[in-house]
Amino acid sequence: MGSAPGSGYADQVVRPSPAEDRELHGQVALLLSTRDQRYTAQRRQIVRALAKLGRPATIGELVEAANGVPLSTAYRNLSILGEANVVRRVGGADGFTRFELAEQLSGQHHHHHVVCESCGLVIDAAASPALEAALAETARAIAKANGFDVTEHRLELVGRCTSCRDAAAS
Amino acid sequence: MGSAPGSGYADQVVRPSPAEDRELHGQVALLLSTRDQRYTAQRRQIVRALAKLGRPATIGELVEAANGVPLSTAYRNLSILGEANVVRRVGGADGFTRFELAEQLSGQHHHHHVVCESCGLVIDAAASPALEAALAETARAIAKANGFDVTEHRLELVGRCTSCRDAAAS
DNA sequence: TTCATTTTGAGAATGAATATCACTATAGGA
DNA sequence: TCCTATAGTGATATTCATTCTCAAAATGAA
Repeated sequence: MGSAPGSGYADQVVRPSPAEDRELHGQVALLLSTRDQRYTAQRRQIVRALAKLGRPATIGELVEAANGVPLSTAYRNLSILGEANVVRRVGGADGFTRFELAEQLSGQHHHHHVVCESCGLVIDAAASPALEAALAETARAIAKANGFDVTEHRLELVGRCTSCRDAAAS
Repeated sequence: MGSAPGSGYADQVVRPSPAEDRELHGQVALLLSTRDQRYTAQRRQIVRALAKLGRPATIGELVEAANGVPLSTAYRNLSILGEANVVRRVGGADGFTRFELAEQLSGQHHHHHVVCESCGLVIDAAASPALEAALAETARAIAKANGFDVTEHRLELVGRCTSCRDAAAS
């Protein structure tokens, strides 16, 4: 297993405008209130950190970006935000769980993940219509063959990020 | 997180014939010898268990199927077998890592995984040419957009297995 | 058989994730 | 505004899959 998960890559993160930001927090508040949950300062910090990072982030990255929210609080709230469909857990390729904003909140459409096998970095990648069509067809085939009811898919494209490739060329 | 990972589903496992079995162990022995590793009795037990189960299995399932190989031995050897490209780790949807034989050894061609979100069961699903073509195209697009060198992909189709759906209908 | 090397396996250590619980903050009624 | 019930916080303890340790056992070569 690799060492500490790095934050050594600069993807072009689309920083939300103030208006989009207000919109985001409004939606989160709504999603939480539906489940009788408050949108507390710490939860807001976490959501803000997720939006700022703009890619699946480890607990360490999150805690740092959410200026030092305690670990226990971060985990507890990520779990609550997960149940409220605000946050999605991404099973990391390295051993580290990562968290990202739900698609409907991040402003992105349906997307998949590109994982660096060397440093564990995860970035988002848009899904193409052809790919989604092929996935839907596969899901149909599986339902017929195995009786499995496929409702969702998770795709990881594994490779090497630019910085790791550069670092390897030494 | 769910409770203990279940073994509560009967997929039609294609049991290898004695000849295929000899072939399998021969290949494993070769792959190991390339890395100056012996094909010991415990490693053989593990490989046999993986072949018998015919789907990504948890440590618990493996240890049981490999009649009680100690945990530490199982983990150590799975790691060694992994480096020798005999075994592949499958990042479980629940918190449990699963292990399967490499595609070239299991007799299957390239395949993906179908995961039950309820009990964590994982079975294999064949990949269709259309899907693979779409994946290759996506990989190309990502290489162009982000500089990522995509060499592999992992696809999980998430849903509900028949037994869990039946159990839910109560 | 002997020796050097590898493998084993029981138990300890690691560390991400979760649970505990006394304390604090908040909402809403009086 | 003051109370009080309820929800949230955060330091700490616990859990548990996985990895590490190391003395003993197995293996292969000479």
